[in-house]
Amino acid sequence: MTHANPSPDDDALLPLDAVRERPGPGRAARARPGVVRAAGVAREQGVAEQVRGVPEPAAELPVARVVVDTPLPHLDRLFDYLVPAPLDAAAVPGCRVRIRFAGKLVDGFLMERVETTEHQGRLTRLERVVSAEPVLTPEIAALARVVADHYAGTMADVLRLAVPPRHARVEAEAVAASGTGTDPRAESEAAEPSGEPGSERTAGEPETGEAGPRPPEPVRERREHGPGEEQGVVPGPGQGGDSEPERGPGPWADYREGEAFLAALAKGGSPRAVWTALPGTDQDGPGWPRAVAVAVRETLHGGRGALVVLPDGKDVALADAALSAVLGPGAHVALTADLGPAERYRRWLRLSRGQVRVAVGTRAAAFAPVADLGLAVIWDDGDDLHSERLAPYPHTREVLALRAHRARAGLLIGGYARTAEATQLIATGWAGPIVAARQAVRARAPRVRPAGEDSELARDEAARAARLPSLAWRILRTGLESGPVLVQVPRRGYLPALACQGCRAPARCGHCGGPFALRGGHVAPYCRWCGRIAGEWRCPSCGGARVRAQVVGARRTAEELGRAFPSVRVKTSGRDGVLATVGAARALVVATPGAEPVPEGGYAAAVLLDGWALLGRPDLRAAEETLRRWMNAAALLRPSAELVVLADSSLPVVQALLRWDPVTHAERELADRTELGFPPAVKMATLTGSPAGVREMLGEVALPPEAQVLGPVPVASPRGDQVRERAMVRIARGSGATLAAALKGAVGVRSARKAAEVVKVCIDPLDVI
DNA sequence: ACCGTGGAGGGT
DNA sequence: CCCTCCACGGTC
Repeated sequence: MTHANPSPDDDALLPLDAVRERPGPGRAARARPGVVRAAGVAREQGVAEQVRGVPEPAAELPVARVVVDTPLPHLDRLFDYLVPAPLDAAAVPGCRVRIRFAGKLVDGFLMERVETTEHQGRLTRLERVVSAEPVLTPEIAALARVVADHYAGTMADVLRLAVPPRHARVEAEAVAASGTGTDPRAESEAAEPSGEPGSERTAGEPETGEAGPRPPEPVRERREHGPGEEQGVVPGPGQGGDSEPERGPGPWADYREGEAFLAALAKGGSPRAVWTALPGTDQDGPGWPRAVAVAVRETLHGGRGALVVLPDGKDVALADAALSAVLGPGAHVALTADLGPAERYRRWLRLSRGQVRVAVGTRAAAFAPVADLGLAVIWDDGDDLHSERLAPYPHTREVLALRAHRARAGLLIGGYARTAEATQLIATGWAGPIVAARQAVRARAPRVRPAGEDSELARDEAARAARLPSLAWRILRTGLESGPVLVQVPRRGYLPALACQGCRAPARCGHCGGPFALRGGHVAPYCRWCGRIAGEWRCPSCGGARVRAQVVGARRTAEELGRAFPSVRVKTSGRDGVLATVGAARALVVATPGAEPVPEGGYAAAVLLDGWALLGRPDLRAAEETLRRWMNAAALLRPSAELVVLADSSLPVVQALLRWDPVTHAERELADRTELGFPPAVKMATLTGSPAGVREMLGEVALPPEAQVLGPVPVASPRGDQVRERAMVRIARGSGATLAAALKGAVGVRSARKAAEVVKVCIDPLDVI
């Protein structure tokens, strides 16, 4: 930073009231290096003017363009403020400011300093520069803008996700550390051209002001400036040489396109790939974390930074460990929610200041300020944790795709299974596939055996009680002779959905199409959306009149399983209390999907009990999601270990698991959705709110003529009693930007008009029925 | 959201 | 002739 020992009462950090009390020449002399000005005199005058309430503006670039932190959609643009001379040095692009907006003091980010304003009328002055730390880099600012546009949201909402809250003490301590050299990593920073990240970084950044998001093109061209030209390859301490003796392809040797992908990263290219990872867990754990780390290493070798985003803390821990092993200590930072605000901000600052070039973390890390990004990785893009739950509900895959495209970085979408969305990226030619040879798949995949509903139950009394087929019981018992075994059970708290007894088609409400459920005590099923009781229900596909519950009580299954194997330790892992790992000792591990502990040396066997629950869900993604959860569990088995899935082998999804062929399944899924006009083949948006609000908005929104409106239909309300409805808007993929703009426009007009009924807009919603 | 403006209405 | 209250529209 600019000075060695900034104190909390640095004038740049304080409101002018405080400055007024202590106007000292010593303070005023601390100007930003590189901006030469005769500050002393002007500044003293400025302070004097302050006392009379008329600010003396900064001599150069006196206008600050500010993005204001307001939730109001119609105010989603930049506002101009006057930079008072005393704040001149601190008011750097990307810094946090406080401004008076509509009479209230609010937060904002200073986007740029300019000479003049378009605004007619007087400019208000910046009230305060919160800190001169340039936390909003031009790249992230531009990314937040395009993400907001893509999701019909506001830039301020996206920035709340992208930039962590400030922690003043951490900001100060880190400055002191890197300035005094007490930070063990400070030496690597000394190699950088400048101690001030803000000014240095802007040079290589893509233009921030370009119009709209470009459609992705299948480019694989080289970057304009070759690798290592500007800054040289700056390896972190401990990285390169000593800890990594040779740079082989490692796990990528198993994939046909693997080495080409690595080579493209190393020479500064922008390869984009959907990677279908090999299953199997052995002494070294699952293979994917190391593969990710090697791809990151190649990117660093090409002189650029990298970013890895994973669905949950368990996967972050795996990737974190692999990065430490491959890159050496201190070459990356891990960003997760459980760090607490101080440590999170501390690590985030190391990235933002260019002291570290690699970040790994959960979904908010998609916005981490990795400088000169060369590779973005998302693991398991089908996991709904990648979908942000705060407005405007961006998805990690989409954010990283937009970001990689803009930064001309590589993108790696990895997983055991494959989403229809990733398949679509391949279909359009924007990304290429990375798959292993069939022979390698056969060598690593488990041996899967289906046990349909009609299969024989175990003869053992306890196993019968747990509804275990004899095949499953035998395989678990055999597995338990050599190590831990896994039982995947449906998620706790899953409301049992109902299906036709005859053909197992999900039973839906005749009124609104919602799913039926059974409530404790009630005999008749009721609709979970509109609450109607299913009186005279008839299955639309086979005419049957009887329904069956899809789920056997989950927790009970776990308890009963324990009784079926009395001499074995039972460990559970689920929503509350996720177990990250289990040892190699014999144990029966009962886990819900996504919470399966990673076993040392791999599971010896597994049974997937939740097939009916997963497949019976009234959801567009039911089959894809089922295969994803099955494969994520099955990949934790030792190569060729035995696995039983309780589902009918005639189902395509069971076949895909048997053959370990997620690619064909995903291609078929995409083809089906294309035929039905479902996402990702088409663009979807939902409008949710009160019936009046949704109808009003549908009447106002200037939709393109080819847009198709479905509904509105009643939906379950989060807060019980009030009635809510949801409408869907469907349009061709290519018109996504037009649709988003139209919806944003309508939302803005409504908010400007202070329409009483707030309507929530969601683009690319996950829960399309 | 919140503030400032200005029109209408009633009181001075 | 002025004051106040509420509705409406802008927010640098």
